[in-house]
Amino acid sequence: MYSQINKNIERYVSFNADELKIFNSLLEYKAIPKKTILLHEGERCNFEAFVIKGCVRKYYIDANGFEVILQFAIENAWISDISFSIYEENPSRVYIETLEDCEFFLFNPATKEELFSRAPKFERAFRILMQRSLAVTQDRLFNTISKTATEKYAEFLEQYPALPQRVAQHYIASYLGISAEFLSKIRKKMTKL
Amino acid sequence: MYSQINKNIERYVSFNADELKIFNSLLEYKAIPKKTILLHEGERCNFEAFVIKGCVRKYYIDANGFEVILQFAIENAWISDISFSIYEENPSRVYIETLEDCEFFLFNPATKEELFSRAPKFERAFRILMQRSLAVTQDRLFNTISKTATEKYAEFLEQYPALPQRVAQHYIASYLGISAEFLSKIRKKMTKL
DNA sequence: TCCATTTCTTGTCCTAGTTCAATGCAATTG
DNA sequence: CAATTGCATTGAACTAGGACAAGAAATGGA
Repeated sequence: MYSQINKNIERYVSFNADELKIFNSLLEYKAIPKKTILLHEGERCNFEAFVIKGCVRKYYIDANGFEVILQFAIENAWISDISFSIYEENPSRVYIETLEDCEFFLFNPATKEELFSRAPKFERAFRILMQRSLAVTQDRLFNTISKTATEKYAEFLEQYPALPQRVAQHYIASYLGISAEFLSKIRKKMTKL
Repeated sequence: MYSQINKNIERYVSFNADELKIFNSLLEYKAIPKKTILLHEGERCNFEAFVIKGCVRKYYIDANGFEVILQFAIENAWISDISFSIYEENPSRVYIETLEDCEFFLFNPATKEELFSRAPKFERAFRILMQRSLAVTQDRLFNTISKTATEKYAEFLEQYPALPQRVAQHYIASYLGISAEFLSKIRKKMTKL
């Protein structure tokens, strides 16, 4: 049950059995059906979720009412919205929604606090996790700016080879920052080769 | 001398006099002339720099040899490249370069380690710093995807009102992900109104 | 199983932004 | 103070990708 998340947290920092025991005891398990919105616009995100099973998306709604997907999270990924706590003045426009039936392990601010005070080494692990998200987001920003739609899609396929079978195509288009119609045309062109 | 950086680090976590003393004693001060490259492609970034004075840019070079600016850092901002340590396999393509004569306070991995072990509360402060960068990068990604060039430039002016007087216009275009010529045309249109 | 709804495809027309080239203007440098 | 180099501007021609519309295919719920 815990081996999946333990393996994940130990990827960059290793812990002893006692520390892992504390870690696991503080996790909240939750199964959530698909199409459930975990975080609404304007709410404070009071969780950090580790995906045991399933698929989740995080998205904004832009000024014209269009959804823009910022992140997909599948098995062994973390998802949360940290931006709200930063710009406390203007509420977050981020939504987090399950796309499939999901199982999670959850931290809330209180359990995270408790974890850090009882096993301080986790502070580092979570900092590295944060660092990873930053690196991924930065990479995504670079790709968005400097690659063509076709290149973006090809790269997406490498990075998430299983996703096209799991989520609707227009979600992928939204993630790539292109129109659903254009993605369809790109795919057609690619099968021709 | 230290009040500037102390004010910055205390923005989200407060420290007592002893802690700040440790913090300040571990800082390395460095003045660096303009047009100096602090980090080259393929190198490991072994510093986290706080800008006391001056202006710095961080950029990639894309597949066609074009520079894409990821971040400007001016007074009271931090700059570093954390992505290298993440994707250790494929070396970072990031450069960091001073655009003006600069003064910095620097941490390297060793001094940062020492800071965390002597005053663990700083681990939290640096995590929050990281969180802020992530929020900013995420916001930037969202803008890049869902706003027009004119909107992006207008927003940039709000966020960095002093920069157009300090850095070349084509750098701003590169940051916004548009061509220098098009930025020029946007500016012309804006002055007409 | 059938109906309804969502998703995907395809074509046509359109536009925001690019590329290229020419020109004038500052700013460095010797 | 020339002379070179880099920077901003402008215009003209071009293109990647968007918007719209309408049909086809897939999915899902009762």
